[in-house]
Amino acid sequence: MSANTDQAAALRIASGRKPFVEPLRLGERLKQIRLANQWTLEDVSRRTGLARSTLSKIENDQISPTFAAVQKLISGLGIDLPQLLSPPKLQSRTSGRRDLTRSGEGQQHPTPTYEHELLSWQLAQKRMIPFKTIVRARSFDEFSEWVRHDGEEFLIVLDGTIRLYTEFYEPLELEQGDSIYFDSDMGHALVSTSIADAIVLSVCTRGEAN
Amino acid sequence: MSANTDQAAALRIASGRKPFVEPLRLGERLKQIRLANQWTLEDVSRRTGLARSTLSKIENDQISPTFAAVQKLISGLGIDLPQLLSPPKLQSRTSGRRDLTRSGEGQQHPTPTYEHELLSWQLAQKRMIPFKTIVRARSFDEFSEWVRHDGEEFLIVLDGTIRLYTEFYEPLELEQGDSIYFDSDMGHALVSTSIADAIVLSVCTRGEAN
DNA sequence: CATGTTGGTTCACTATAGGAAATAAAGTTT
DNA sequence: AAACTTTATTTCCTATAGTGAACCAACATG
Repeated sequence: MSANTDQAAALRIASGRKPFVEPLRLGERLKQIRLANQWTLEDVSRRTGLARSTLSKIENDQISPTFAAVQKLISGLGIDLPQLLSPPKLQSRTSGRRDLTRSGEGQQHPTPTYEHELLSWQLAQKRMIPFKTIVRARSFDEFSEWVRHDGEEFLIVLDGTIRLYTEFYEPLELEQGDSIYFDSDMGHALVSTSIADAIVLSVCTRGEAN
Repeated sequence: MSANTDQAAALRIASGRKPFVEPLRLGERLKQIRLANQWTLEDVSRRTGLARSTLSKIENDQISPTFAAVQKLISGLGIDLPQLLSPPKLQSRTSGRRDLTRSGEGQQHPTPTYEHELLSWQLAQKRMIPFKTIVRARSFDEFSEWVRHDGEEFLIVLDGTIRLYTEFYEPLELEQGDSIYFDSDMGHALVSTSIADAIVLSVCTRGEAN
């Protein structure tokens, strides 16, 4: 193996192209991802269909996974290749900030059917945007239009019950305590189905154009 | 992580939405690139160090190249993975996902003073990690250690009252509905000051976004 | 303690990827 | 048209990726 690759390298150099070696430690990266998600090898095995032993060896760089295996990995772990290949880079991060919002002291944004209350609105440069929404009772006339925005959204019902419409799926009835996470560029809309107003808490990611 | 719930989860995900697996024809794509550059198999062999025969078989999808081989290919051909994987096709942006968690159906992580319930835990590769925490009543003995993790955290009190300690600042008393946003690499800790258990909802960013 | 249980590694084996050389199928040259 | 030349495919063999089972911690539980 080493003799051959050496030769190959020599040839590549001779042909005028730099070897351009990837210093990538695939296994290590993979392990990072697995641990970040609190997954055990068994979990990953179930998700990908690869044997525990195989996964172990891949993580320890004892074998070079087949491309088919890599595909199973990226599909099973829900990542994409660029992500897999580029180790997490540090970013210049601001730190040590905090911003308190007392109940009801958020920034109010009333609209006909909703009342949005922006939380932690004094802090700029956040990665998440949290807000509370009051959905007017019995607002189940046709919603006018899908809401869409880049990124992801997490939503939990604090009070009342709502119906969440999302593009591509059937509507969902959500009651107090139910929560949902979705890609928010997928159209979505909210109506209240309870007698009283419904209250939901949402957190959106901010797009990465910074 | 219980095997059963995990499996059920996998099933639910699978049934809720098509697994976005790439049905990619790697060989074909590779051949396109080769021909576009007017390269012969021999040329590519010289550039990559892979045998002509191997290349032929890869192009005809008779074998699934090893990841090491793929790396030789991308380096030798001077392309990058995304390019290789996305022909004229749209970039594989994950989108259109959604993951419902009914009240109380999150992934439970009990600890002495807290009970964490991970929400939307079935969805991998999220930018945010939402979870509900029950802080045991009267847990105001000294907290053992600061909690720290990269990124930012949003927190809102759903029930009870808590005291939030943060490094560099004085502690804060938070009551139902109060919320706070802070850089979570700053040490922080939570104790309950109410008679009943306190419930808080937290959302953390995950590190390493672009 | 012994006795699971759980997460990870190692082992022995099978399946398959990768390489050298033979083969096929073109196009060139004479 | 036969004798080369050039390029892709196939063959046969070796190296190695992938698997299930055994093995080994570390932790719980009786």
